[in-house]
Amino acid sequence: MLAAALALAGEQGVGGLSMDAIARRAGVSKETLYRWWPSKADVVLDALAERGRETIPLPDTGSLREDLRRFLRATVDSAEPGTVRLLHALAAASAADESTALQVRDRFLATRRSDLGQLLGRAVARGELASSHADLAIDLIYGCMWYRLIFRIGQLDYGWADSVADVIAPEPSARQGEGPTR
Amino acid sequence: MLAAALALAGEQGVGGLSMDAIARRAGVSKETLYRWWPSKADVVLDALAERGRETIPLPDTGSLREDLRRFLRATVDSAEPGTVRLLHALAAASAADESTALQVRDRFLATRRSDLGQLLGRAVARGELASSHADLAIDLIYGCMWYRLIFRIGQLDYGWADSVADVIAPEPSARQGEGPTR
Amino acid sequence: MLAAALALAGEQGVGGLSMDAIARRAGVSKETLYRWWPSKADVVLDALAERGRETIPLPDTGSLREDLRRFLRATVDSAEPGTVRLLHALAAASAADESTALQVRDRFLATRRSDLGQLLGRAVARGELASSHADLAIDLIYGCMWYRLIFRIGQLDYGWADSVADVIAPEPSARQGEGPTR
Amino acid sequence: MLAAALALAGEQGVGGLSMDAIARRAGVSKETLYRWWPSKADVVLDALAERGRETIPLPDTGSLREDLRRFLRATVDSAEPGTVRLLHALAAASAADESTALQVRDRFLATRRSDLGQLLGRAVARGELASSHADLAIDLIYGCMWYRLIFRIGQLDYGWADSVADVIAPEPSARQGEGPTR
DNA sequence: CGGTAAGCGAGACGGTACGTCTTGTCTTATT
DNA sequence: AATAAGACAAGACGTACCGTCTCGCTTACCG
Repeated sequence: MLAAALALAGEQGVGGLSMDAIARRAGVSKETLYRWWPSKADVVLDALAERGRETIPLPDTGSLREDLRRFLRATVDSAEPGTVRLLHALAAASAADESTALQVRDRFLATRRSDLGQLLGRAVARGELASSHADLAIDLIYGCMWYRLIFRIGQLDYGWADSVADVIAPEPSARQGEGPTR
Repeated sequence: MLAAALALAGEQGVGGLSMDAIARRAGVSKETLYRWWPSKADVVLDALAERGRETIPLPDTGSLREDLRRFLRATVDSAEPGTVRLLHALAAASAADESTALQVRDRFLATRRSDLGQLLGRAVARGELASSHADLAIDLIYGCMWYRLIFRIGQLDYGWADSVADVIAPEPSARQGEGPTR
Repeated sequence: MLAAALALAGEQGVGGLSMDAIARRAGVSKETLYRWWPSKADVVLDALAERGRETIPLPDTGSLREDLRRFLRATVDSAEPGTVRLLHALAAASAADESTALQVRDRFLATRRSDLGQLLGRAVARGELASSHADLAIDLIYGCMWYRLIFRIGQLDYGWADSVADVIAPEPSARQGEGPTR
Repeated sequence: MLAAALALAGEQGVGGLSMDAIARRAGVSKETLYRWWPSKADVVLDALAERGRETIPLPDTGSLREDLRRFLRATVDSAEPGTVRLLHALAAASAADESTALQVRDRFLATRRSDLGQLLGRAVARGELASSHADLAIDLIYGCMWYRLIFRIGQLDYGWADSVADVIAPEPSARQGEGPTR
């Protein structure tokens, strides 16, 4: 039933996604759909929550820089076209409606954020990162990712992953202003 | 005519925005609307482009940290409720449709990005910032902002502005891992 | 259980009468309702049969004219608003569906028809009425009544009752064309 | 457009008549249907009004009895199965809803009633009928007809037509109670 | 100066989706 | 075995919006 929603959302994007169509595809009556989910957003959200359970393994190499590189590269790897379309759906629904945004935040983003938070927390414990920066780093990193996704700023590839890791956790030898620019 | 679009978008959010309503409000026939803009997204986009011309003054204090603080605080100041709703509209439309996203990127985000790019460019010239980080910094900063806006992660206030400035341009005395934590 | 049907039919008219509502009101499951009556019409019909048992006393004054006046006046008296609504329901269901009509005819109208038939039969026996007219008179009288009810032609009052009696059983002195008009 | 309504009503009876179906059949959008008629009843009513314009010629033989026979026989002739189904629809809608009934009465029944009224009026002028009976006779005659139609009391055939004529306008020689029975 | 074209308001139209309602069947759990 | 509770497929309801279309009416330009 959620599968139908996912399939349709993946096929035609988010705009072309109607309750009628989901019901038709799922071989289910519209009434039943509405019995279980009050709105289209909730269906999509639940459908995504299902898929969203596949988590990204948390690396623990002892180095924040290395951990971040691996984590972000894995994140990049998980972004197949279908998934990206669903993320677009999520963003669109969240931007358009506050209560949807809150649900997305608490039911979908939260686990990702806490994953990254854990990774950064270890770095703070090791003294690699100012604790005052840890929380904001989560927003910066995921923010950057969503921003590029939503507005199609550019590809999310390994280069991007490494660059972000580099900004958040610069190479020990490197000092700001003395970078590879020289 | 675009004013009607803006007004309605500001009033009822993005979802409750129909071409019919815009036409009615503007005292204009739907036909005329369609003669000038091929789709709803384009109307909203043009309407926003109008408002979006109000730029934020670029500070130049000689210190990246200080420049960023002022720029971001000014950005925060400009975010009245009406404007925020319009940004939500923009994000929703961009997430939902690729070609809209491209237009938004090139006609709306671009000026903001180049503003910030200029500010960061000066810092690179002064040796305060690795040039390799400058471009990414734009994504990180604006990404963080949009991310928090779209998913209602938290307020965009002066505290946030200063924190971001602090991460991108740390206090000279501070060294990572030697933050105020210890 | 039938009481619930009657109550609801009386309250909101016939249109706003659903099996769901009857079941809910009766504190009974829909399944049970369907176990006992195959369709909504049957429920209403049975409910009416209950009420319909209250018969109108047959007068026997020895004069057709007087008998008719009394019988029709009593009929008029029995038509309270709730009852009228139920009669409307009956007519609507009968008009819409043949098998319902047959049931209504045989289970509801029949007793009324035979009552009136008895009254007219006595008049035939007394030589007051041509036997060939007796059967048709039933249709004329009841037809007139239903016609006025269904199409809201006018009130069913004592005036109407007396007029009908007058047409079916004219005053002995009166000759057609020499009526009270003169 | 009304044709579709008529066709469907004629095919499946009144119950199986939905706005959706009419729109589909007429190759028209539901919106358009609702733009022109506020409710299903109004569509059917208008559709019937179209057909209802075919009037029955008013005979004028100089004898009420003969006029009535001819008029009622012609009425009987006009009752093909399709028409009868539509009359059933009319009756059902009228019984179920007061405002519909009023419209039916004023827009559909009225012309028939005035036709018959004219016929009877001539008889009154000739002294064949008490003027006080004329109005009621309309109700009796049409009432009888509808009554038999709605509740499927019996066929409407020439026999019925002649009998009704006989009751309303008895043979001059005949005296009540001295009918052909004896 | 008068004829013709372009732009406009108004709004009807075919479609599609919405979210609600009712129908009649079915299943589950209780009694 | 009968029941209440209520899920379910089907599909109609009346409304909203989309994007296209056809009307007249008004300008304003050009012959």
